[in-house]
Parts: sequence; C-alpha cells; structure tokens
Amino acid sequence: MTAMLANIANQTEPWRFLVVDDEPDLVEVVCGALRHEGWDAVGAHDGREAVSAAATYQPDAVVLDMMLPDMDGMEVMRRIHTSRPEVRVLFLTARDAVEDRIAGIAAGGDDYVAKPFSLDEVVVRLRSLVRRSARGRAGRVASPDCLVVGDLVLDEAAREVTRGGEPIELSPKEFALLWFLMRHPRQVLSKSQILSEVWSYDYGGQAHVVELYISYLRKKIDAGRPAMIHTVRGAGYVIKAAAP
Amino acid sequence: MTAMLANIANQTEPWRFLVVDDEPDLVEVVCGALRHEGWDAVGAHDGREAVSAAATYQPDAVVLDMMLPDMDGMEVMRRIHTSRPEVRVLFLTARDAVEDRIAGIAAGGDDYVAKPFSLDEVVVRLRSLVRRSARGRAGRVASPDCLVVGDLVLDEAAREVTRGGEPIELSPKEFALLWFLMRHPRQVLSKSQILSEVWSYDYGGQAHVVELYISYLRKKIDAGRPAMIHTVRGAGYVIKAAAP
DNA sequence: GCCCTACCTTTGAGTTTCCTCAGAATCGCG
DNA sequence: CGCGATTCTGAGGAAACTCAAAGGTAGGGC
Repeated sequence: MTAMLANIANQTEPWRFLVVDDEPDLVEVVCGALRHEGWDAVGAHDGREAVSAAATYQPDAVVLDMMLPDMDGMEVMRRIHTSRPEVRVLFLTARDAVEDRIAGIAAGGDDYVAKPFSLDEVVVRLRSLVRRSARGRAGRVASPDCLVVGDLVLDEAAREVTRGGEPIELSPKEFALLWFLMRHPRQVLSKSQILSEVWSYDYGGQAHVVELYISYLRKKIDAGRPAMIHTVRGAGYVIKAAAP
Repeated sequence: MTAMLANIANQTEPWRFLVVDDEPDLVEVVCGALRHEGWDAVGAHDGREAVSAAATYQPDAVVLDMMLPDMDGMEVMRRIHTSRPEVRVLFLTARDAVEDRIAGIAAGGDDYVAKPFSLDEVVVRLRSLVRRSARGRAGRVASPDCLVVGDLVLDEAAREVTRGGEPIELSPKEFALLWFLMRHPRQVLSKSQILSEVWSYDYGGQAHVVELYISYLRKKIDAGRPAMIHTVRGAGYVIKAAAP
C-alpha cells in the first residue's frame, strides 16, 4: 500500500533534498527555503546521520557542509555514492576554503556555495544541479532557462535581461532581485521575505536596502514604459505584466 | 515517511493544528478562531507537552510561541521535525525579537507573526503555510487562491481585488476586512467579532472603526453597482452576491 | 408623526510607510 | 595603488493609512 502510493506519487512528486550541517538553525532555515520552492527537504546534523538518511529518504540531491563533527564532507559524499552514485551534492564551505580543490568538485557535475550564502543562491544551484542530473523527471522540459513576464525576459544562463527586445544592464544584486521577483510573478513578496532570500541569510542590515534596489530596478526596467514593478503598501512588492 | 504518505490521502479531512503558548487564554482564543474556520485545533502549554501532543495528534502545522517556560521554540520545532519533518511551524514572537534570524525562518516554509497579532493574521498565515505544503506534495499546480463571491474576486497571493473584472485598490486594513467578510459569505458577522478577528486581539479602541471601514469598502466595492455589503441592524454585516 | 437609537459619512490630525537623493564604505580590476 | 562600479546607510520629504470626533441620516417603536 505504502509502496503503491509512493509509486503513483512519483510522477509528480517534488524534488527531495537532504540538508546536512552541524548547526541546527541553519539546517532549518535552508530546509524552509527549499520547502518554500515546493520541494521536500529533511535535515541531518552529522555524517553518520546523513548517510543513513540518504539511504532511507532517497533524496535527489544533498546539501552538504564540508566540515562535520564526525566525518569530512567528501567522505560522506563517497559513502552515499557507493549505493546511489546518481545523487548530486552541493557543498557548503567556508569562504577561505582551499579553492582549487573545490573547483575540482564543481567540474565533476556537483557544485558548492561559500558561506555565508543567500538562500536564493542555494535554490539556484540546486535547480541547475537537479536539472543537469541524469534522472529525467516526467513533465520537465529541458528548455533554456528563461523567465518571462509580459515583455520582460530574463535569460538565466546568459545572465541577460531584455524588455521588448531591448537589452537592460543590471548589477549582480539587481539581477538577483529581479530574478526572485520574476520567479514569483503576480505574487506579493514582503520586504523581509525578499531580504532573507536575496541577501545573505545572516545579513544584519535594514529592510531599507530592498526599497533602494527596487527603485534602481524601476529606473532601469520601467523607465518611461508602463510599470511592471508595483508597491503594495503595507505588504510588499509585485511584478506583473504591464496593463495593456 | 509513512505519516507523510498518509497525509496525501488525508486531503479531504479538515486541517489539524496544535497551538502552543504558556498563556492558557491565548491558546483558547486562537484555537477558537481556528475551529471557527472549520479546522481542528488542540492546545499545549509547554515544550514537553507540545512534542508529545504533536506525536499523538499528528497536526498539519503548529502555532508555536518562541518563549516557553521549559524549552526554546526552535528546539521544540527541531524535536517535532525529527519524527515528522513535513509539519509546518508558525512562530509567535515578541515584537522586538531578533528580526533577521526570524526573517530567515519566514523566508522558508515556516513563518512567524509578532505579538500582538490579529487572529485573522494567524488564520491567513496558516492557510498559506498549509497550502504551500499541500501544493508541494501534489505537484506544482500553482492554483491561485481566490475567494469568490458573486462577481467579486479576491486573489490572496497577488493581494488583488476585482469586481466584474475591474481592479479595486484597497489599503491593508480594508483588504483584511474584506477578506474576513469574504471568508464567511452570506453570514452575519457582528462588529465585535470583526473587531477581534481583523484588528489586534488586544485592541482597546471602539467598535466604531468597523463602521468606518465598512463605509470605505462600500465606497470602493459597491460604488454605483448593486450592493454586496449589507447592514443587518442590531446584528452586524453580511457580504453576498448582489441580487440579480 | 415624533423621537430615539443605530448607523453612515465627512473632516482633520497623528502616525506610518515609502521614495529619493546624496555620500560613505566596499569590491573588482587594471 | 587608483579608478570606477557596486552596495549600503542616513536624512528629508511626500504620500498614504489609521483612527477619533462630530454632525447627518435612516429605521423602528410609540
């Protein structure tokens, strides 16, 4: 019965992730962000737990801290791969980790992000990791990664934005912010939500920067044309196709 | 794991919530509001009780005070998640709590409201919390959550209201009030009921503001068109589809 | 018909929220 | 090291929101 349900559900079931870090709060925060994307996520807090969770939970990918109390991250990956080599790994590393060793990992199909990271960044990497993965999921077309809202197009791979065909230059933060907005079109996003997803998860600053960057974006994207980025007073911001 | 699958089959049953706070009155008030929505709710008053209640009662989500006599709120969440990671958590926090840590949580699958909150707000958050998780399980069918009464449509995510296709701009309070009315169509709601659900639960002001905001809403929603918001003298207000 | 009560609406003040404009710190790059 | 681009902070001001008070209006009992 249980097996049957699992099989049926497999057609449309969301991606599954295992998040491993020795800091429980971080695990919770990341799991939360992944669930917010509509994915499933569970946590583990050391290497042993991670290996056994990977066996029972069967995740599509693992978010794995390099530094664990009982085991090196690489070692954990190796053990998981002995039984399920198709599992992808996204490493979390300290900013000052040995860079070339990490680069080797990235080349092998897996990836890494340096702490402190923004939740948005983790979501990005996992998306592309799983998309690249051999496991072809039903209903997912390998289309070039373009977000489209009205006449606004964001090409993820080319890091290019155009409105009505005209190219628009954006700074990294502007790009990240626009991307987050375009991933949730016609949906009001609060400033704190934007702050914690687009800025680093431990960012201590004010929600004021969001207003500022929204204003930058408006200058570049809405400049003259019908507005796409709207303020919802007391709630947040929305992006949607300009009214006809 | 099994519990997760069991939940898929459970869609038709009402949602179940566990409310945890060390103040018994608050627990009762919140439980009452949830039951009023047609959901199931039980209370707990400390961390230990919460963890055991979560195990036996198997709620879809937990409303959890950050400050409990015996245990930190995060700790309670962590313990509940070890056996049932799919359970969503809505935190209750003091207004002056460390904002960025909380923001991180809010960004993910979980959420928080600051005390003092309006009951309406709690209901809102729980709905979106459970909806997100249900959506995650069922696939990614982003069916927009719309309340519909007659030709009046309220889109929760976009925070957008239209009547007969025409968009209507509303302030946060107006929106909250209309939302409460539309959640209980064809049902007379007393002023004190509205006051305690839409305004903060410890709001000290007069019931007079309700009349005021009803008048604002009428100006925007009924303006010229057949009336949808009706006064029931001595009883309260109703919203229903305009008579043909 | 008259009066009392309950409700509606206008007005204005206090507050909150948001936008914009500099300018300071930081980063990347030659 | 120096330059430009990027990111962030702070202050000022504008707009919007909330709410209370006061006067106006409609219903219902007598």
